[in-house]
Amino acid sequence: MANPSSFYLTTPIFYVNDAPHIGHAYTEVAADVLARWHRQAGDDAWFLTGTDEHGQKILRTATANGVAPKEWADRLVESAWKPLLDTIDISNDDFIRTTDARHEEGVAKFLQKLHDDGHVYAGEFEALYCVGCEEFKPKSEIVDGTGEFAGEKVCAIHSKPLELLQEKNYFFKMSAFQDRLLALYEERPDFVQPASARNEVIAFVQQGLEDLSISRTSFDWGIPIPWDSSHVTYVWFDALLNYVTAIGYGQDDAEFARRWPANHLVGKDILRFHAVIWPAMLMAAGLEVPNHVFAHGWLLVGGEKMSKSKLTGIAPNEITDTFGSDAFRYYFMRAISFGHDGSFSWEDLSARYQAELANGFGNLASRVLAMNAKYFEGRVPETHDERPADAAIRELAARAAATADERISAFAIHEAIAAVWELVDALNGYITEQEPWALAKDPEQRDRLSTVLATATEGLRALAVLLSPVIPRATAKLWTALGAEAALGALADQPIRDAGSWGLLPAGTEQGQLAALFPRIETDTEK
RNA sequence: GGGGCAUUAGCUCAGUCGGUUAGAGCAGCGGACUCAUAAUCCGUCGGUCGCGGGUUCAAGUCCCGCAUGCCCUACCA
Repeated sequence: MANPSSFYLTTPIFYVNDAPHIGHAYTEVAADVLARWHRQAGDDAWFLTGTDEHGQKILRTATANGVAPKEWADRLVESAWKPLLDTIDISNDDFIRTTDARHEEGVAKFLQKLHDDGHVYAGEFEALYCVGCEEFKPKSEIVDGTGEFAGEKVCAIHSKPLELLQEKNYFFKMSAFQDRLLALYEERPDFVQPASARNEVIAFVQQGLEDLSISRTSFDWGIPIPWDSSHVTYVWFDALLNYVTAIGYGQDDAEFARRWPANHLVGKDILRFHAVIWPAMLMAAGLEVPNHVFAHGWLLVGGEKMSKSKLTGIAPNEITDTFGSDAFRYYFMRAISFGHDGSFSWEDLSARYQAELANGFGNLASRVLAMNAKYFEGRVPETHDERPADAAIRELAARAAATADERISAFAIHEAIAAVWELVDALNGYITEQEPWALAKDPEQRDRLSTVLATATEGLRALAVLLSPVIPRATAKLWTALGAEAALGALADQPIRDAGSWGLLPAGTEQGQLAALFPRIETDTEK
C-alpha cells in the first residue's frame, strides 16, 4: 500500500511526432495545478509526464529525415516537448521517455511476468494490410471502395483494395478480466471520472472484451519481446507501462511502494486504454489498479474540435507571447468545466483576462498596496477592533480555502478557482464600502483605517497562496511585494490548507513596489 | 448499426433528491465613487429551459419518441 498521503499524478505521454498545441498544454496545466495544490497541501505529491517514442510512424518519419529513430526522438523532445513544458511553467517531478533504459527494462520484466504467469499466448493476428502503406490498417483508415473497387474494403490513403494477411502475434488474455473490471467499476464508482466517461467504459466492457495483440513483427522500432526478439512490443502496451517504470517498477521496490497507485489524467479519446486495458494489465501482473482515471474534455474552437487540418490548431506560445503563461493557465482552468468539452475563443480569453485578471485580481493588489504605501509608509497595518464587515471577509477566506481544497480533491478545478474568486470579488466590494480613502482624511478614524487595510492585506496574502498553483508567476510577484517572502518564507512552501487562517502576515512587515500583475493589453489582440 | 454526452439569457456556462418567482459571469443600459491597471461598487434590461408526448399535486430535472451537434465503437491531448 502506498502512503495514505501519496498523490502520484500522471499525464499521457506525448507522442513525439505530434506538433504541440493547446490541447497538450491543457492537459499539462490541469495536472500541474493539481500537483502544485497537493504539494502545498502537504501531500507526498509526484507529478510525471514524458514522451512516447516507439512505433512505425516515428520510424518512418525519422527515416524520411535521414536519421536514426532515437536521434529523431531526441531532437523532438529537446526542440518541441521540453520547451512546451517551460512555456506554461509545468512543475513536473520527472520526465520519462519510452526509450529510457529504466523503461525498456521495466517493460521487459512486466512482459516476462505476464508470460510466466500464463497471461500471454502466441496466436494469429489477422488484419487488412495495405501494400502501399506497407502496414496493417486500423479500422479508422479503412473505407468502403467505390467504382471498380465497390464492395471491397480499401485504404483511406491509397484507395486500393486491402489484403487480408496473417501475422504471428503474442496476445494478452484481456478477455479473462472482463468480470473483474466490471466489478471494479461497480465497487469504485469514482474509479473512472467523470460519470459520463464511466458510463461509456462500462457499456464498452459489457459488450465483451477481446484479447489484445501485444506484439508486432513488421518493424523493429520498439521494445523487443523478452522471450522472442523477432517481435517488438505493441506501442500502447509499451506506453502505458511508463506509469510504473518511472517510479521504479522492478528496480526500486521502496520507491514503487511509496508512489503507486497513480491518478491518471487523460483526454477522453484515450480513456479506453487507461480505464480498460491498463487496469487489466495491472491485475494480470498482480499490481493494484490506479486510484482514479479522470478523462477531461476537448477544447473546441468555433464549435469544432481543433485540428491541424482544419487550421484551428493553436500553438501555446501564440497565447503566452501576448497574455503570458499565467493567463493561459488561468483561462483554461477557469473557463472550462473540467471533464467537459469547452470552447476556446480569442475574444473570451481577452475578455476574461481584462475583467478577471487585470481588473479583478491585479487591480485589487494594486489598490491595497498603494494605500498601504500612502497611509502606512509601506508597512502592513495593525488590526484593531473587528467589525462585522471585517469578520465576513475573514470567514469568507476560511470558507473559500476549505471549499477549494475539497473541490480540488474531486478534480473540479474550475469550481475550486471559482470558490477562491469569491474572495477577490468580496475584497473589491469591501474596500469600496469601507472607503479607506475617506477614513484617511479623518485622524479620529486612524485605527479603523488600519483595520480595513490590514484586513484587505491579509486577504491578498490568502489569495496569493490559494492562487499560486494556478498563476504561480503573478502570485510570486505579489508575495514579494507583500513582504511575505521575508516574513513567512517562500510562497511555494506555504501550507495551502492553512491559507484561510487569519493574521499570518505580521503588522509592520515592510512591503515593496508592485508592478501591474496583469497589465492591460491593447486592443489588437483579436485574431 | 450499437453506445455516451450535449441542447437553459446576445455570448460562455451553473442548476444537487422533482418543490416557491430558473441563476452567475461577460456584453448592454443607468447611477455612485476616486485608493487603484479609465479601475471598483450599486441598480437594471434580458429566458417558449431544442421539439412533441407521458408520469405527477408539482418537470429545466423522471420516462418515451424526434431533431441537431460532438465523441466512442480496439494505436491523435
